[in-house]
Amino acid sequence: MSDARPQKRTEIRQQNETLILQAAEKVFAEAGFGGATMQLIADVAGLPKANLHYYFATKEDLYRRVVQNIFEIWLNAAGSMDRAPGPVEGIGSYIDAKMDISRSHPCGSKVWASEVMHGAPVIQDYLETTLRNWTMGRAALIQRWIDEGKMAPVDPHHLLYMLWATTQHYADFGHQIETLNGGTPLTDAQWQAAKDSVKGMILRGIGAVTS
Amino acid sequence: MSDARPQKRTEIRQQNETLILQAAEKVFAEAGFGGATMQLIADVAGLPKANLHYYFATKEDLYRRVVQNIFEIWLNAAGSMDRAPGPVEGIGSYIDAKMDISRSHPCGSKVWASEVMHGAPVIQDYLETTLRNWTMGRAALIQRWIDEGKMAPVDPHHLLYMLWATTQHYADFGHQIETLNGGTPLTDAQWQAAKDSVKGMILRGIGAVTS
DNA sequence: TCACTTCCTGACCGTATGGTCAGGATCAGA
DNA sequence: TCTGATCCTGACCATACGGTCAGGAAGTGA
Repeated sequence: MSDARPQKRTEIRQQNETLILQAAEKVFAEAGFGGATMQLIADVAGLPKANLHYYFATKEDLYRRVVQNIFEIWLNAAGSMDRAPGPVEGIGSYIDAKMDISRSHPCGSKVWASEVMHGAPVIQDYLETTLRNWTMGRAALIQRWIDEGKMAPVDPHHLLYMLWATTQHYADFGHQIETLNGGTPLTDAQWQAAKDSVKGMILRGIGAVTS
Repeated sequence: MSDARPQKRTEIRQQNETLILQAAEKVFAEAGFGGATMQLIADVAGLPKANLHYYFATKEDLYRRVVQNIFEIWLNAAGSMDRAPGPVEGIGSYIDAKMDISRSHPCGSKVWASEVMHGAPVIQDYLETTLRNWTMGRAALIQRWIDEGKMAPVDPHHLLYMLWATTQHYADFGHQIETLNGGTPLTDAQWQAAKDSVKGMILRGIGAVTS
């Protein structure tokens, strides 16, 4: 099972950094920042602990990178919202994208949630700059849809909070959902049903669809 | 400021336990289980560390009590749902109650979220018994309302997840919301607006109200 | 007053953690 | 082949943590 062929320098760095980041994401998600240990992350990554410190000076550096990763993934996923003619397509596709991420990156979502819950000690600047600008932009977009009569006059901010809350819930509280599902993870069909449920309730809730 | 009058034995125990539990709830919420230290909890409570261990044998015992507390608060808050004639009153009052708790007990909510995110290591039995039974009961209640034509045929479980997600979001992600609110906590009026927004979108989303 | 129980705490202990470092291995380019 | 940069790691260190304990303080009931 050893694919230990010689590698270029740049590849080695790239490969080990991702390997460590993936292990770190998992361990931080399962144990929190305080509960995670560099030793455990090293074990999961299959590397000596000292090697982690070669690539990431401190535990906090490593953690910061993990948090930034999920944040960027979320930002990229929101692109579909802008290129939509109205709330049905825009918010519908945003929900789809966020639900897909909740399934593919549950650990990243948990790390972000944990970070924010603890007062965002390491990404407060992101909240105040990038997230704030992003939020204001989307709130304006939603308001435009409202003004154009394409949806009910709901508060754009509280709508965004609801979108974040519901979609991320399936990642952050995935264990609880799994337990209530009889101890087994949601199947493909169940995930699709979840997406449809969320989309249906929200799109009806904002008056974008009637039925 | 010393109210150090002599106290009865039972009072002493009662008072110190609540004092420690309140401090623990705050510290666990801010730092997570792994990041919290008995020393810090002791400092917040204004007691020597050794005194904590007199009332709570281990850090985990203390933590377990904190998690159980918020769980009971939530369970009690759901009573209004049963005594309601339909979804407008039942789910409406449940949202009100959960939003009120998010404001009055944000730390407890965060501790619960953290616990579940980490795989519920200490309250897994609660999820499998109490929460599971509770959920099945409410799902049946919602299904009855659907069958009676009082609301749209949504999946009761996903509706419950949405209720939990949206209401608890205002506690768990309170820091993010506060940052997006210009760095200041929501005012009374803003909290009322949040409750109305959430109630409006969800009740419309499940077809319990039309407008 | 006295015996008894509960309450309290400074000092201490074993352990595990984040981080360091010297020195070796490996690769790149000349 | 030689030189220098990058990569790797076992062994080590200072610190901080959860938890213990002996012994004193303070209520309690007779």
